[in-house]
Amino acid sequence: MPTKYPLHLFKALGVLSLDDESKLSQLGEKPVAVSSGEVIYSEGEEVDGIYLLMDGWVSSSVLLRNGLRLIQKLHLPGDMMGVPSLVLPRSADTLTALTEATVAYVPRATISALFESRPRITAMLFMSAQLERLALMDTLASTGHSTAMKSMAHLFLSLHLRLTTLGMVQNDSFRLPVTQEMLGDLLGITTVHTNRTLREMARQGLIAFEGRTLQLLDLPALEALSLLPLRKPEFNPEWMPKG
Amino acid sequence: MPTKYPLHLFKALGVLSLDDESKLSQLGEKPVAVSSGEVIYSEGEEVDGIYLLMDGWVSSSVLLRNGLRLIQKLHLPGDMMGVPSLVLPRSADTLTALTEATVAYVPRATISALFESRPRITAMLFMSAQLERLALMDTLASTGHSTAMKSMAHLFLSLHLRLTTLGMVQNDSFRLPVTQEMLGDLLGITTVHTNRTLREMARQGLIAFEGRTLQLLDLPALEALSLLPLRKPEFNPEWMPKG
DNA sequence: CGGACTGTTGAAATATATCAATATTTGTGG
DNA sequence: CCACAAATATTGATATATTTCAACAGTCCG
Repeated sequence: MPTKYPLHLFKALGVLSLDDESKLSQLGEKPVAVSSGEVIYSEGEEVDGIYLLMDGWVSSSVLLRNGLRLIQKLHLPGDMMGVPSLVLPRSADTLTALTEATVAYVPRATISALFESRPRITAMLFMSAQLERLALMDTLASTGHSTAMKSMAHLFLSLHLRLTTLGMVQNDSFRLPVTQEMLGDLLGITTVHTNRTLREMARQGLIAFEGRTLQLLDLPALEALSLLPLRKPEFNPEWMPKG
Repeated sequence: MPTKYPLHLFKALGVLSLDDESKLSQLGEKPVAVSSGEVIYSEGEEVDGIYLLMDGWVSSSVLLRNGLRLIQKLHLPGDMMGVPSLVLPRSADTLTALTEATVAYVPRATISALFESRPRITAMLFMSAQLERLALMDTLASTGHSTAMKSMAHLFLSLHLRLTTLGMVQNDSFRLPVTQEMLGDLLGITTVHTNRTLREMARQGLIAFEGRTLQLLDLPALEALSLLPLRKPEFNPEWMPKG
């Protein structure tokens, strides 16, 4: 069981001192293994902290009144999970492990202490929240104002980018531990339509999938389909507090 | 021209000391009046700071490759605008004044200094970023996984709530300085369909509109339509750094 | 081995987009 | 203050994307 919290997302935001690194590495409590399908917490529960994802895939979903489910984000190693719920008395989303996963709990008090003692890390947390906002804005643009195939293209490309950073892509091919129903919940479309869209993309030679492995066959075509270019955070580290 | 930056959003997050209040009030540079229709900055520009909205309405929009426009948020007095673009070399969105408005610019350096000197305010900024994430998640759920009328209901209710806080609602009626085209860009639907949906809602006695004034005639029915209950941030101020 | 998910396909219904034309409102220059 | 141009709202007819319902095949797992 991998027990180290990957820091690449923070490193993208600025230069981490050794001290920062060790502080961030020690943030979580003892890492816990969760098995595939297991719920880490449910929407509406009182959760008094956040979770760091060390390894595996975890979905963040919300149940809607019409019985549908929105999958708001697929979490990958290095992600902080459940952060928005810090401003709520009860959690806004449900975290479900999609694979075997390893997570570490960080109680509120730890974050609070971090805020008091580490302005530099706090600033990084603030910036990473802005990155999440941008990702949500892009998802909103890509799903709400677009056709199923275009938003699927965008989803696949953004996963490709995130997984590449993690070294989880070989030959534009990666494991996508998600059912077609879940894919639909990510894009706001039906299972049936998800299926048809996937087959159509395969027919056009854009992708190939066998089991839960997806291969992107034509990156330029997928990028041309997608309504939005992928964002690369570019951030001037000078801008960070020195502390 | 109102020159004070409304602090209600921060007050909802915790107890502001007098010192905090004065610090936040002095954050922006000299307030500037912008006229209706004026662009504060455009997507792709280099913007080295954020804007505080003191008075008026401002939209934050993004242009898509298919020529469509996503209006990501309607900003109201008290909002900080352009914050996500802090992590990008060029702004992600376009800010356009929808009415006469008053804004104050806050250069990056000021925010940076704030981060170093004021852990408590920094923590509040972090929390308010989480609130924005929740709002985006709700919009995503409401637009992507729903029908036009349901997401319209949610939009109207959330505006009703925000405007009530600002004292801009009388008798469930408020000014909505937005064309039907813009409404469509907010929900991801066509102008034509926006129009038909509005008329249908009026026919059903849910709303009434004349000119750009909207009245919500049946709040319970609108709430029943909406896929999501409105969120009320409830946050324990004890949780904030004392500093 | 069997049952429960998951994926696939067809046909019909529905929501929304598109195209096109006309009414209405708004803002502006004279 | 009027008159006009431009922007906005409205409506109809048709096309398209997506949902819904239903049935069945494939796969996985205990």
